[in-house]
Amino acid sequence: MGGLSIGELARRTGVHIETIRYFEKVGLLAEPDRTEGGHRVFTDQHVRALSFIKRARELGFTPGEVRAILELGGPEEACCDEVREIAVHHLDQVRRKMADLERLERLLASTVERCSGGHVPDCPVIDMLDGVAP
Amino acid sequence: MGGLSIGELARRTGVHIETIRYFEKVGLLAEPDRTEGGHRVFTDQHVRALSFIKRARELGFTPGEVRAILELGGPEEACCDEVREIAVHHLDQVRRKMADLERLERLLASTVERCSGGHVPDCPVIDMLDGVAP
DNA sequence: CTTGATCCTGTAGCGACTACAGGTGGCACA
DNA sequence: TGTGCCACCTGTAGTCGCTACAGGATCAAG
Repeated sequence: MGGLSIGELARRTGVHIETIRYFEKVGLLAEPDRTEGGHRVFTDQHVRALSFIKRARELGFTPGEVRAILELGGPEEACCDEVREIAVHHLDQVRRKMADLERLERLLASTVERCSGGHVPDCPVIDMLDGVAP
Repeated sequence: MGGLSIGELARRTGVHIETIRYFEKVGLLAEPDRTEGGHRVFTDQHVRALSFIKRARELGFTPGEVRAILELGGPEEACCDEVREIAVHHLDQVRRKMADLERLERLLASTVERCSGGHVPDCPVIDMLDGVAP
């Protein structure tokens, strides 16, 4: 029961077969059992772990962060605190990035506002790029 | 006047020499003039363009987006509108990502809250990873 | 005119996948 | 019991956006 081929696992999680093998190779996903002939046999827990990895990666956690969270998965004491620490740290970074982005957005928006549609010789954007941009 | 070596350009912009050559190779930065002996000679406009590229990359714009902005750099009409379009689109994506992240943060935080420090057998994080995490 | 820093090209490496080539495994169906 | 065929295996090479190095040429100061 619960014995999935790599193809089934890929279908259920939406992760490419090659990527699953890659995750296993770099130690993000536990090595599954094998059939006599060498085919991988995954369990439901692999499904959950892989879904977790996928979600975390999609949300911008680095493989290192994912690994760090995963390495706390045993019955260790401070696991939750450490997981939260990683998540909070990550969130901090994203918020900082977001703040930077909003700053740029304001810059671009105001730049664009001053360039009222047609070609103005002192449009700041054109001014910045003219003659050098390929 | 304004003739910079690649080293000076690197120092002024904080972009690695190799990266400057790379940007030139992939068409992000205009090809500079050369000395008799083949050394690149950059202008102040290169400094501005490269700074722009650097900032945009740091803020998460893809090379494709940067290229798209740069390609509007000539004295074209709708340039500003299009630049704004790209920026707004990018901002949208980041906001969506940020929303996803906040959702995960809430999930993790609440998960963590329920796991009150020590090892509890039904801590959701451990439960999710136990036995499969490497 | 020599010396040493800087520059040149070209190639290879990184991380995190992705894709392919060439070779087995597993299993339904005859 | 074959046999056909898809799914799976390993291993290598490609991608993207750089980064680093090797081996050589150029520049500018003394």
